[in-house]
Parts: sequence; structure tokens; C-alpha cells
Amino acid sequence: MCELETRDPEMPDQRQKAPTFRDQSVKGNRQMENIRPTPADNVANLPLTSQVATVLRDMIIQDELKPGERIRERQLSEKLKVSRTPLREAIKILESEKLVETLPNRGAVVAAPAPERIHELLQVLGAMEALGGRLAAENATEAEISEIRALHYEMLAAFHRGDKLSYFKLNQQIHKNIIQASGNGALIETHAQLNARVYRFRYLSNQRNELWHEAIEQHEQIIGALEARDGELLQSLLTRHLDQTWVKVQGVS
Amino acid sequence: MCELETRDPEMPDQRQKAPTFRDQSVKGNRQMENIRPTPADNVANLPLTSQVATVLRDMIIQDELKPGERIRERQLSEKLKVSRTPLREAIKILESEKLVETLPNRGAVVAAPAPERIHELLQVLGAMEALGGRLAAENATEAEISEIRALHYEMLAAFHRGDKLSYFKLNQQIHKNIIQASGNGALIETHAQLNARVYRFRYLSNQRNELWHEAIEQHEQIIGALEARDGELLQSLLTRHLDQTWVKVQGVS
DNA sequence: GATCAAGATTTGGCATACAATATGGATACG
DNA sequence: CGTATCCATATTGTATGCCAAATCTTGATC
Repeated sequence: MCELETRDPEMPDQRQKAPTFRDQSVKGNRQMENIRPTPADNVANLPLTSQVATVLRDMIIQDELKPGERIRERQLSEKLKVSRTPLREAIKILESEKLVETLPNRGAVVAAPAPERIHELLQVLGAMEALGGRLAAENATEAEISEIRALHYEMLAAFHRGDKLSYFKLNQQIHKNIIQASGNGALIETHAQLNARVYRFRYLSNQRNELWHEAIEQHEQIIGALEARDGELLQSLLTRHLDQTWVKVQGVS
Repeated sequence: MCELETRDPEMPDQRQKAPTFRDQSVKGNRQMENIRPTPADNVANLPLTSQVATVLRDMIIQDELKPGERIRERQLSEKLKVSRTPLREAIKILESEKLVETLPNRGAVVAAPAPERIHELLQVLGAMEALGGRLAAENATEAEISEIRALHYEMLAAFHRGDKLSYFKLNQQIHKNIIQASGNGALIETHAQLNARVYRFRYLSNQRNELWHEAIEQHEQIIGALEARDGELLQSLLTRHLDQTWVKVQGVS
């Protein structure tokens, strides 16, 4: 017993790999001479599990890990320079976000939702945006509305430049801002989580689709309704908008 | 999740460590003579992490773990007779379900949402039920509608008996069935997850409230609309129903 | 009485061990 | 030649011990 050491003192090389800076923040050292002001720390010193989950989530959403692809724990943990423990915990998080599926004794694979599933998700997302629109019409500040209008013009700019990527991201941002203007935190979270599940498909659809002008048209109406604070109209516009998304996404799988 | 009984046959004693099963498994022994039938194994031999998550979830929803209460890993892992590894993974699952919160370096506590949060959740839930109702009006089978009607009468029975617990559970079941009749899998999942977060509050509210007859009245209309397959009406009834829930829940925290 | 320093406890994370299962290839058999 | 069986290997699931960092507790000092 007592499988003593086997521990070598040059391990620091082994552990600090990830973007974690957990360094001298102990109490004795209270005067801050050249300590970096640690505004960015709020990102970096989160639990490693959360960081790993974020990385994985981005890898999946950005198609770096393809749907159906298997996630091998050891291999990935080496690549990310973390141990299996936080990686496995991160996988559990993504699993309950439905971004990965795990089969008993066979590990995790990136979720590959069937087209019908995407349709379902878009329906739910549509209901969320409808609610968000209704609430935003009541609660949005003028500044929020102005920002949305500004984003809309940026999107128009990207549209006329043919910059599909910027167009897509601004489009997403506009919807996100509308939801955020609702002031309903639970809605914001739920919407974000659902959106992550369809993000990749909407991205792919955007890449190969020529229905831009219709979406532009709809956005114009949507923002108009928001500025007029017409909740009912906004609600129905958003629902229809998401239905249209399904048309565009269809067949991309 | 989180409804009628069927709980606790498997949980209390966690001794399915692999007492048997390891000897003549793969050999030519194809017919199984006196192996214990254990049809419940399909539940019991899920990954331990999932089992632990289920147990914890039930403990939280059923108020066995109180909001704000701290979850000490080692202590709880001893109590459940599992190691810290699956317990920690289970906690991550519940964390992303928002049933627990974890503070960095201070571990997990049972979520204690502010009343305003509950209101937000009920709004989102209302939007989901509205969607569910609309879809159910289109897609529900006659059998599903009949079952809902039957549950309604059971609920009336419980009402007249003053059996609050049964009333509550049947009420929940009815709403769950409506959502299920929508045929939208993504909606079913999302609804269940959100519902878990407010379950306890609705339960407590039900225990100490005298607005039963109004809810009964509303349910009558809801089921009528479903039978008439009037999606629009159903949608608005359900939204209003959930708004009313907020009135009842208010002040229970 | 306030402050600070030294334990005690707990979480976060790593590494390792090992059993159970899955996978893929080799082999045997028809 | 094809198919079924068996074994080696890889991988996951779980347990366990360890350690560092952070938090909490306590006690001592001024």
C-alpha cells in the first residue's frame, strides 16, 4: 500500500496549461504593485469545468466538432490540457443542454438532431421570441430600441456588402437584444440555450440561402413594431419570422 | 418528471454494486434459467451519475433539501453510498437545470429563486403552454383528449374530497398531458425542465390557497377548447391560466 | 475590542486504479 | 469463402487518494 510519491517537482509545467491564472492572490500580498488589475479575471478564474464547457460548446456550435462525432475523453482531455474530471463534468453540462448525447458505456457524441427536431426547436424558439417581443414592447428602454435599430442598419450594411458572416451574426444579435430588452431573465436564459441548439443549422442555412431580402423586410417590420411598442403585432411578426426560418433551414441537414 | 409516485423502490439502498453478473455472462449459456427477473434493472443499471441526479432532483423538488441549503459533497456522497465523482457530475447536471447554484470554491447550494424569478419562469412556462395548447388542438389524438378529460374528472373528485395532494398532482398531470399531446418533443423536454424549477412553489401555493374553484373553472374551459380543437382559444386560456398561477404563488416564498 | 495569524474544513482538480463493456481482429468452423 | 466465436485492446464508469487554493474558525496579540 501507500503508493508513495512518484511525484516529481517539475509538475508545474503540467498543470498551468489551460488559460487559468491562479497565482499569487493570497492574503499576505495585499499591496498591488504590478498585479494586473484583474478585470479579465472574472472570465479566467471561473471553475475549470465551466471553462471547458464553454470551449466545448463553442467547438460544437462552430462546427469544429461535427454532429455524430464521438468525444473521446482521454484524447480530448490531452488536447485541452485538462484532466478527465473537469472534462467529464463539462460533458454532463452539455448533455443536459442537449448539445451532446451519451450512450451508456459508449461515451458522448455530438448531438445530431433530426430535421424534425430542428423544426420543433424553432417552434419553441418562436414562442419564446413572441413572448420576448411582447414584453420588450412594454419594457424596452429607448436606448435599447435605438441600439436594435442601429444593429439593423449595420446588418443592412453587411447585406449590401454581401458579407454573409457579419449579416448572420448581426441578425442573431438583434434577436438576442430583443429578448434581452424583455427584461425577463428566465426567458433570456431559455432562449439562449434553445438557440445554441439550432445555431449551427441556422448558420449553415444562412451560408447557402438567397432569401435575404425577405428577412430584411421582416426585420424592418419587426423593428417598426417595437418602436411603436405594438406588442401584439411584434408577437405575431416574430412567430412568423421563425416559421420562415424553418423554411430556410429545411434541407440543410 | 416530478409527478405521481413510483418513486423510491430503487433509491434508498444503493447496493447494486455488481454483486453478480460477472461470471457466466458471455459464454455459450444462452438460456437463463433461474436468474432473478429484475425487470427494474433497466432503471437501476443506468449510469450512476444519472441515478444520483434523479435522486437529488427529487430531493430538491420534494423539499427534502431546502432552498439555500448547502450541499456538502463528502457528506452527501457517504449518505448516498457513492463516491464523489458521480455525485459531482450529478451536481453539474442539476446546476445547468438551475436547481442548484454553485459559488466558486464554496460548492453548491439548492437554488432559492427570488419571487420575481418565479414570475419570470411562469411567464415563460405560460408561453410554452400556449404553444403546446395550439399544437395539441391540431395534433392531439382523440384518445389523448379523452384521457385528459378523464384526468379532469379525477381532479374534480379530489377537489370535492378536499384531497389537496391528489388535486395538485392531477392538475400537474393534466398540463403535462396537454403538452405531450402537442407532439413537439423539444417542447415537452423544455417544459418539463422549467416546470421542475417552479414545482415546489406551486406545490406550496396549492397547500395554502383557496382559489380552487377558479382554477377548476378555467380547466373546464381549457378542456372544452381542446375538445373543440380551438387552438386560438386554448392558447389564450392557458396563458391566462398561468398568469393566475402567479397570483396564487405570490407570497409563498 | 479589533486585527491578524495560524489551523481546520471544504471544494476544485489531478492522477491513478480497476471493473465492465465495447470494438475490432484473429481464429476456428461450417 | 463466409460466418460465428473468442481474445486483445481501448474506452468508459466509478472509486480513491492527494494536493492546492479558498473559506471558515479560532485564538492570540496588540
